[in-house]
Amino acid sequence: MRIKNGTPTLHDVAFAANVSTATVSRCLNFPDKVSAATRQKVSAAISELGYLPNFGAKVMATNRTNTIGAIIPTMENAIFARGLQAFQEELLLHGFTLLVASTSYRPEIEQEQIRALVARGADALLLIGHERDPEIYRFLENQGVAALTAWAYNSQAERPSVGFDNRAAMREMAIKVIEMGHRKLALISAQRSTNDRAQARHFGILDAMAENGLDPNDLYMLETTYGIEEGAQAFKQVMAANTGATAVFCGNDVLAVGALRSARELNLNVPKDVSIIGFDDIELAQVAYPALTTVHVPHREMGVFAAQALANLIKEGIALKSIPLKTKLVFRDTLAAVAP
Amino acid sequence: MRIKNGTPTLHDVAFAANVSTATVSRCLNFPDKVSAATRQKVSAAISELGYLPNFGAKVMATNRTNTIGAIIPTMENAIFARGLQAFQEELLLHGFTLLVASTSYRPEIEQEQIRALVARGADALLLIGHERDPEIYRFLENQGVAALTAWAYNSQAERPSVGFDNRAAMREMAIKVIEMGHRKLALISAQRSTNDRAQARHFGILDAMAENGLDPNDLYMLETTYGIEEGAQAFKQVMAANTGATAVFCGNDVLAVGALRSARELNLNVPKDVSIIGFDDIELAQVAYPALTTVHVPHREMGVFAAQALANLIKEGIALKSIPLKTKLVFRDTLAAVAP
DNA sequence: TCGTGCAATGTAAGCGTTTACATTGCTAAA
DNA sequence: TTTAGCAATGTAAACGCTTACATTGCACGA
Repeated sequence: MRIKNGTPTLHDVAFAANVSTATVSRCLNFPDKVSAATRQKVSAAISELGYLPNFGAKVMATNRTNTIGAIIPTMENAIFARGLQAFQEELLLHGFTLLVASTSYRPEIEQEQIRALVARGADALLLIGHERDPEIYRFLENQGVAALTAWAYNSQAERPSVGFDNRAAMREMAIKVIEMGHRKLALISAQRSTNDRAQARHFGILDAMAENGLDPNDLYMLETTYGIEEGAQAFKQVMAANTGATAVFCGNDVLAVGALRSARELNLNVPKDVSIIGFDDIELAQVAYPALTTVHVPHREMGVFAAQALANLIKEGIALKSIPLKTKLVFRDTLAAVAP
Repeated sequence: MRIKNGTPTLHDVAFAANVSTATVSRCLNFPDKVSAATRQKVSAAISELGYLPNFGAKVMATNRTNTIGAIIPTMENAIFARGLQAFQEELLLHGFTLLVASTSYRPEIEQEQIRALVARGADALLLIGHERDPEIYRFLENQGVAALTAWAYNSQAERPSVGFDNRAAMREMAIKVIEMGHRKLALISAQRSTNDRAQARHFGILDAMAENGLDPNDLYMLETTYGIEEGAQAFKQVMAANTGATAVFCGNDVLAVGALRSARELNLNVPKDVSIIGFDDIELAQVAYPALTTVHVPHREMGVFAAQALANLIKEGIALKSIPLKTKLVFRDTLAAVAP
């Protein structure tokens, strides 16, 4: 009967069901605006023809893609993978699809990626950390694309974010460490210049030292890039520097696990000779031997809340607001009181 | 001068640059089809107006989204996160954006997700494993959406895939294990009914046993879901079953790491009392103590090749073809010869 | 000087939805 | 019986791009 080739369109369905295109469209988008009988006819036609709405046309007509973009440093880092997974799952519940881009921790790339995702029609964006060129926020505003920041919370920040206070969390941990008698501290940090979370964690330690009568200048600090190997190298440097550090903070668990390996290679007993502290509490932390003392971050929760906030914004117009999340110190086996 | 509100369109740019819309479009898409002077005028107009092409209109006109979808079990599993990251990076190089969906290992959900990504305009799809309802392949064909399969390679499979032979890899490892004197083997497997990789790995062990004069029926096998805790539980069951197993294979490193923990809790020395073998070679494997003997899988390579194949298909029309990748046995500290 | 051919540009149709507005026909109150 | 009101449906414009085809104008050979 039908002569047409190609994929069926709304018109084809309308023709087959003997109704107008408007009715078919309504059937699909507002089923209760249509009589049961019509709905019936239309569904029959749809499944018979194997009709699937054309995405581009829909986007053009509604100016919506039902797609939300996320730009993270890398999925290879478990903390982002975990959060992103939760984010995606929650998004799905609200009828959105996830568009992913990554920056490999390079801020120039982030800018590009933001533009790319906006150009790809993302209805909103999830970004990591606060720090970025104000121009990019202006761009997003112009394009009418909302952005929510995650993995960092800062009460001073003017932009909405869902995350935790890196500085306060690290400060809390450092206070415990100092209470246990540690006086000489070291920090193996991620690159702070491009990473406001790393910066905040550093400040957290400094805060704790100042509050407890230690000179913040005495913190032996060392920056390195992300990776087990990098953490291992850095730890050797710390030990070689002979600062007498009895506790080595690490900017994240991956670095800490590297440090742990080096300690073993140097025949240092952890935590007897030296304590090692991580951050994030990813799987690695519990698997490491000895199991890592670290700061637990609710990555999944963060993803879920972020998705909810964004979905509510787009569907209901509910404005984004910041959601502070709690971290928790996890004491396992790599931190001990310093010998008297 | 301009009265118009809203975001600028091609027309606005054309008007500002005093050329036709066609010329502007050409400037954007085929710059060398346009004179330098015109290109100049147009770019000026574009940046002055802050013009960004409308995604929906573009999609509608070209019938392309330049978006590729991937459907994986979960990003929380490092093997997928790693591959996906590489996939995304390579995709970016070719001008594509990545759309991500996940199934949590539930095949019913996969079907939904495939439809969702197609409806969302994915130009092509990356899927995990071969096993799925043939109807879904028909659907993809009808919609003109190509699908490439990854994380599994099977010379018998009729569909293109980039991956490795799970069965052969596990067989190779099992042969080594048997050569080292192990006669009583056990396997802690992932759910095989919904996971053809798990199935293949199981068969690989059976192959090796049969070839080496062991009765495949003697393999003590136990299925569990993905997770460290699950691996730990399963290992305790294996030991409780009193089968005298001296080597415990695990379907993946995560299970193996759980097993390792249980072994420690049971005061079993690994590898003296019992050997534990993983699969995948994710970070966990080297961090575990003792470091895990496992099968290395080139996850990143897989992602890169998959992206290239898909990009070539879409941009150049080069047909997909299967790409077999090599695995490698990695001997670390959890496998030892059985005491004579 | 005239044509020819080609590079550069313009014109306008078409892509497949959604949705404001118009129309129809029925119910139910007066 | 009349008619106001409403539910169901139809009509057609609009969304902003790409691209086939038409047009222009210039360089160059004869």
